[in-house]
Amino acid sequence: MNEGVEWAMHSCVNLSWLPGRPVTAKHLAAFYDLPTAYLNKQLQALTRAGILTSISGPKGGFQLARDPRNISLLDIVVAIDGPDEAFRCMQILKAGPGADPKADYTKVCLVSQAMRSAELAYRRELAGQSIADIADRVVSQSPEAPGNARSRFANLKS
Amino acid sequence: MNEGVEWAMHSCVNLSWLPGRPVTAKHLAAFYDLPTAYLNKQLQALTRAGILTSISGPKGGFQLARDPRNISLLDIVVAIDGPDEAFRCMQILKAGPGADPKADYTKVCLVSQAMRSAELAYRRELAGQSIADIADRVVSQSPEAPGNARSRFANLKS
DNA sequence: CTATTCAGGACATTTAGTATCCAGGATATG
DNA sequence: CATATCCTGGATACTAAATGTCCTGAATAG
Repeated sequence: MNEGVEWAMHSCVNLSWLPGRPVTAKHLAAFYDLPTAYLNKQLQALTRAGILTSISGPKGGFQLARDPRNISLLDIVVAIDGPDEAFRCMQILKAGPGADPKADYTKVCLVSQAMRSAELAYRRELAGQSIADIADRVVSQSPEAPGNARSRFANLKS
Repeated sequence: MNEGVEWAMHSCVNLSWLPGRPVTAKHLAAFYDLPTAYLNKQLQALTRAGILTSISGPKGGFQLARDPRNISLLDIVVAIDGPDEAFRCMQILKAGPGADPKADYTKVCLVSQAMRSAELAYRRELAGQSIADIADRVVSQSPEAPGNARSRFANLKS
């Protein structure tokens, strides 16, 4: 899995604590010492997916496009890592005996179905957790985290 | 995910229909028109994992090391793809403010925990399904499959 | 002894992930 | 209007992993 998923989730949690004001890619990168240009690519992907909104120009930056309770971890994984499942059925049954060349073995093949059922369990679990859920748990574990994040972003030199 | 996982699962299902007699890597590869040498590598991994047993020499080959009801899909995924989870926590919190350099953020970080919970759901699902389960479903979908496989293997030129 | 087959290391090729850079467009500010 | 800031996206380079091949060595049946 793409490392950008981790960056995106932490960045979204941070953005949930800075509502209303755009944060630049440079600042988000500085927070965790990440490569700015590459993080920027992930933020662009989140923007294309409708998770963030972006503003160009001075005083520009990124902010959450909607309530963090409405941004699931699955949304982020799909935006960064793409919609493909980890197990890709290559339909090897088509090369086997008695194969139907026009059948879609990603649907018929029982190995494919079994792997898909596991993938669905995975996605169901991710879909059930939101950025707000994570943020809430962080707060109950260390209540000072949002304040710390706000002041750290405020103190970053432009 | 490694494509060898798919090959391994189909090969194990086939092997469950040819108990007692070893099947060569060449035959298993010919069944689905797979590259012999590369499939052989996957079969070696399954052997190291204790899923298959191998026999050298003429009349040698591979067979299941235990009852297919006792070989889970997770066993195969771990043997071929390794034990690592898809989401690797890079502990980026260590570069953040107020980080504890000696903390293990793969345990503490709530993003990491959330991703791990999804990964566990995935693995639970895979652990709950066996090669025998797949084979049984294949039989109830096409009862002639085991016989077809047996005769196809028998007819492959050595 | 010889042919067959697995074991595994060495290597080559291809693809995906990671990362940097730059030109172009948007926009706040003076 | 001029300029500095900042997002957008394409081009490119580098690295790591997946994929695939080849060869030597060891086991073993006939």
